[in-house]
Amino acid sequence: MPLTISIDLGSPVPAYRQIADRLRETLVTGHLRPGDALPPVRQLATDLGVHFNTVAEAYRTLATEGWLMLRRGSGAVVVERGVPPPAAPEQRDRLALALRDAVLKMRAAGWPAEEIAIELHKALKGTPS
Amino acid sequence: MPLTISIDLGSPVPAYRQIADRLRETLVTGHLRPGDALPPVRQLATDLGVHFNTVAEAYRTLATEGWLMLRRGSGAVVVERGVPPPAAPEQRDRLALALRDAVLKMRAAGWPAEEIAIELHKALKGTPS
Amino acid sequence: MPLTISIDLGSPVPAYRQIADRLRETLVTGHLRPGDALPPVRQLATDLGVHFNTVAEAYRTLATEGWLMLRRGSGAVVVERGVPPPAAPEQRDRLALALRDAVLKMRAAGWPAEEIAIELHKALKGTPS
Amino acid sequence: MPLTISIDLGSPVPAYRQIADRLRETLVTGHLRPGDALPPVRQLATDLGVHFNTVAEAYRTLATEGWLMLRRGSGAVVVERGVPPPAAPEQRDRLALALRDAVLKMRAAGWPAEEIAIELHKALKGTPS
DNA sequence: GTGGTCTAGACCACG
DNA sequence: GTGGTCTAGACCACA
Repeated sequence: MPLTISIDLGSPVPAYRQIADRLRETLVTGHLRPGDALPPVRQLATDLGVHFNTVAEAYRTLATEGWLMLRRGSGAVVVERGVPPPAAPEQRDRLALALRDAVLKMRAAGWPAEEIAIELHKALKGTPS
Repeated sequence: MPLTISIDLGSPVPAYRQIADRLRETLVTGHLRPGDALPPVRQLATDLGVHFNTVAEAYRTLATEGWLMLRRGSGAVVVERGVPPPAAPEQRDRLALALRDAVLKMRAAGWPAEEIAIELHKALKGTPS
Repeated sequence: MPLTISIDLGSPVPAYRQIADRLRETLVTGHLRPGDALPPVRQLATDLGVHFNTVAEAYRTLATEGWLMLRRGSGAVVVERGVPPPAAPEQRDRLALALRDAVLKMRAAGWPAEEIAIELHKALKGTPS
Repeated sequence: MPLTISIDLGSPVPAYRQIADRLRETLVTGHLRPGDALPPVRQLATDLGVHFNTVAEAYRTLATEGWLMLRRGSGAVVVERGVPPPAAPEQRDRLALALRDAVLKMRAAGWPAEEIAIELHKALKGTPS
């Protein structure tokens, strides 16, 4: 499967971050494994209908997070990851808050609590470890 | 309790949206009920250390979402809510995606699946209906 | 019929103008005729759930337009009207523009052109001369 | 034609809403079509002699109505519209009421019923579908 | 005293 | 160069 992701222009979430998010998914779930090469920036850019700088920014984000290694000329490669660095407590809180906000917005939009739990388990399913 | 919320000015999430998020919490959880008056924009603004326009923007957001009624001269009042307006499917997807993103970022940061489930239930707890 | 009108707090249109608009209706359509007395400011105010100053402001608006005569102690009375003063062309344009805007917003909201015409005729019906 | 609209700064109707109204016109009548780009907020602002925030507010209004897509770095683009979102009955009433008000104010200002009908048909003409 | 509008302008984030 | 956010503060309209 040649890495099919899709993003939502028109969302308030910037394109480069959506791309990084979608790619991080494939990394977390193990669909992209250490040693695998990511598609060239320009190819993924045309696939998604964005400027290649936007994709490059996403790759840079993931590289900073320690997922990728970028080398001029040889593209982006998934890195062998050890234990994820223990997140700063401030960072932890932010992530938990994002979850909380997502849940409350769904509640506010009328989702039943059960469906939200189902969505959560869909998201958790397939994530190793 | 005079409505104590707090925001993080250093966060990438804009202040006005944080304010709206925190207020939406108190609305979803029923701590603010139909008929209740919100603090004047200028007061909440000084409490939070932001400009009153920033709070006004948050109030306006919640008003267009149907939570509040804003009236010149009177103030901001929580509205009696009927059925939540049927969200466009696009909007629904965005909400579910936000949940998925939050979960996967937590996984990527090394949270055990179980702890994430606990966080979820904390978020769901106390939301009526 | 003891003059039953209703307004929509929560609308962006200020209450006093809604009251004036509703009253002007009854004047244009002839349900209130020269010599008729309007309800006391305080009574109409409590009926509508607004401050009596708000109703007073509406009465004043209609008095300025030449519909009413206000006398302290004797309340508001509908005036014998001659020919309406020829509106300034600027005023004429504003009124026509309001009609145009109303129509376009209905179109934008998906109303069929025919239904809009029906609404128009409902509005015109019963207006004498 | 580079989108020529004009507003009346002396009107009680706020400038940002006038701008939104005028733009909605060009959208409803099909003079601006899906995919078309709107002028940058700052450019339209200087054209109209207002601050760019005022134009931005108008754009945001149309964006939440589903007409536009705003993207940082790109610009404002007219969106492909599906079915107009089913307006809340409350909203429907408000629109019909605005029409009714406009008509009765014209009657009150002395317009003959026939001329009003003519104005209506001018407003309806050119609106497709 | 309440919210609403607007300006002026700085600074940021995105593409 | 695009839109987004925020501040500072004036002035208005409303109740």
